[in-house]
Amino acid sequence: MNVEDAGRRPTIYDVAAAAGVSKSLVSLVLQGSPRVSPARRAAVEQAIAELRYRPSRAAATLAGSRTRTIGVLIEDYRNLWFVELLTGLQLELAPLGYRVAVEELTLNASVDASPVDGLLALRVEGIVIATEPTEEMASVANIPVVIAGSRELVLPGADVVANDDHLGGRLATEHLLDLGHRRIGYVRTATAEAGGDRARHAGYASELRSAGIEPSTPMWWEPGSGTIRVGRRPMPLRDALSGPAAPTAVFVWNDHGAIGLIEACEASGISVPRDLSVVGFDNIAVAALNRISLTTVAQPLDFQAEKAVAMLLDRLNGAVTGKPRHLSVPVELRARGSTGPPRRARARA
Amino acid sequence: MNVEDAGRRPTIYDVAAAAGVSKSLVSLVLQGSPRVSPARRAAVEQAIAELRYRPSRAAATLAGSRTRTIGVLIEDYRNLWFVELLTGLQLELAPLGYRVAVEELTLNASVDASPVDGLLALRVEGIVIATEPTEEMASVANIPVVIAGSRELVLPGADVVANDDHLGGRLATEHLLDLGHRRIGYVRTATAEAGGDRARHAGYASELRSAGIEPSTPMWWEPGSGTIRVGRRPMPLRDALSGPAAPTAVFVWNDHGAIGLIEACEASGISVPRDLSVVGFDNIAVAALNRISLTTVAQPLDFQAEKAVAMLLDRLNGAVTGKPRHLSVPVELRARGSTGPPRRARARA
DNA sequence: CTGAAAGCGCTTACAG
DNA sequence: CTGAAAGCGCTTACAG
Repeated sequence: MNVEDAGRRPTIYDVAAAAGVSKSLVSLVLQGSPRVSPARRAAVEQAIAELRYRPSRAAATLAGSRTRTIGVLIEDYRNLWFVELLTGLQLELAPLGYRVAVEELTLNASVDASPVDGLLALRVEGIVIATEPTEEMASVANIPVVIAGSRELVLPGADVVANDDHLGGRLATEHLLDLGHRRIGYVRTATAEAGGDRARHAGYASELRSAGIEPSTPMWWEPGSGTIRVGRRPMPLRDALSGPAAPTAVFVWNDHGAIGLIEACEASGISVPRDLSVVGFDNIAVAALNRISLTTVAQPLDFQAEKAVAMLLDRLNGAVTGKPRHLSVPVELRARGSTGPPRRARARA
Repeated sequence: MNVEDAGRRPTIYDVAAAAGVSKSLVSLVLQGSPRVSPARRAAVEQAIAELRYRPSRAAATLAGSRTRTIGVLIEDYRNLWFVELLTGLQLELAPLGYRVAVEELTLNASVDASPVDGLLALRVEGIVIATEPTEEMASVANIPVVIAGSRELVLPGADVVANDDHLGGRLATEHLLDLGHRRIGYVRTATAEAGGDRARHAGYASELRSAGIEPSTPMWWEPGSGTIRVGRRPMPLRDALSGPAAPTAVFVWNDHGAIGLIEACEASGISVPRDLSVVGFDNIAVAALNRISLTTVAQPLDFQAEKAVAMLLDRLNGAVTGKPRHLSVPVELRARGSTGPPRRARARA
């Protein structure tokens, strides 16, 4: 029927032959160059359509210098935080003609040697690391890299854009203090990322101390579990989170954990917010559902995405060189239904 | 410090020179060929490590025949249905050494000419279409294509794997009938996909008819809205979903819509399931939260992913040729808290 | 087990 | 505005 059916994909050569021009001209048309006469352009476009020609990105990448692709490293598509950041990055990048190549760590691990290898093999022009960076990733250093969302391990030469986790921890704690809570716990979960978790905890602790309260030992909870570790000791949720000496409120390092904990508490007969107030961090979409109504700290992910792209572009254009920049973006408290004043009865006063 | 710092990426040539072997040998080592002596292999591997050499996928793709990449077309990363299917596909494909290239329609539209163009330019070996297929996509015909999740528009030559939507509609309706409901509505939303929605509705209608009940006009709801269209007429939720003649239960075409509708109903003073039972479809992760507890129809997405990959591989290996195959995978009802018996009071009996 | 050579499908100066 | 030529970094037969 046509060239394709002959078993071979049409190439720029076939197009040139069909249009009666040279290879180079076809290439110019493909790139939308203005220095092509309308008549020839039309001929080439018609040939492209007839042959159902699709340029090979591999050849273009190999021959040309630019791939117009930015690599993004994420941990897991199932985590809404990454997805929302990714969405923001795409919205910023698409109008600039850049495509995004996503490398997911959790599920792609077996295919590539190292997390960044797959991206480097694609010859991406820059990389956004949206996971907790590891030493391994340091080998990326010869293309621009921006780390989004984490501030802990700083790779040499990488710009950083992260939300102000410390401020977030303070805001969450301040909110609980304002409601009248005095015994306020901090909960981390299995998926806690070193950097974010640490800074949020530091903000929490500093806010408590300015109120003259000594923070208690952080708790560690495995989502789904009916027990929680206080320091080293595993305790049933009921014992750890209700009773006269227990906290009347907890700040959980992220929303996933907070929502899970609320579910587990209610399964253990601890009502939220009546018996226990819970604050999360991230403001993922479900947190806003009435049925969930989680008080949380919102990160402006679109703003973070915007900044990450700007930093990358500055390096790509050469507009900025030299020392890595570190940008902190503000966060905001979203007070919802999972927090309320402590129960008087609980104080046994 | 090393070759990289000279500004040029190291190539297979640099590696060959450093290891004192030919280009071809390096290539063989990269591909893990067994016909390389251990000594030379070690020399090459050391050179690779020292030079921090990363092969160019573009060159490999261009020179070789196989890209070992499967393209996946999804609508939106923010929709959990796609993400769960994608996860399943990756889990199947990674052990086989295939990588997945994802093309997202919603956000990538501006970069590529047509949805499949980006994928074809990558020279993917096969494509999984996880969105509602369009005529446009028919041009993919010369590589294996499997359509996942939809059965409506069948592209020439494409295999299809879809859940049994008709059965799902029947199960949802049967559940409501068993609870004692007789006035059962069907709700579609703005994002309803022609295929799935139609089959679910057909299942719903046939189940009602076997119970001797004539289905009423489907309703159309814009998520977030306080009104709902019954046929052509917009009505406040209160009027449409409570009152003596209103349905006592609704089957919403998918979970996103169902959860949104529950929220909107409760905002309008209609309590679920006391005043209205709601069934969804998909069994997305949030549906299982106690606070949500949505009765829904579960699709075995991992099973669907497995089948999609198997079908693709059969075509790639040439194990299967000829007519497209259509596979239906079963679905299951998950009864939860959003459904209950109708209120006697509502019947005004 | 190893090397020299051709070629994959483009882009990019370089001439005209 | 257009064409001929070189080359991007690999893989793959083909010899040895």
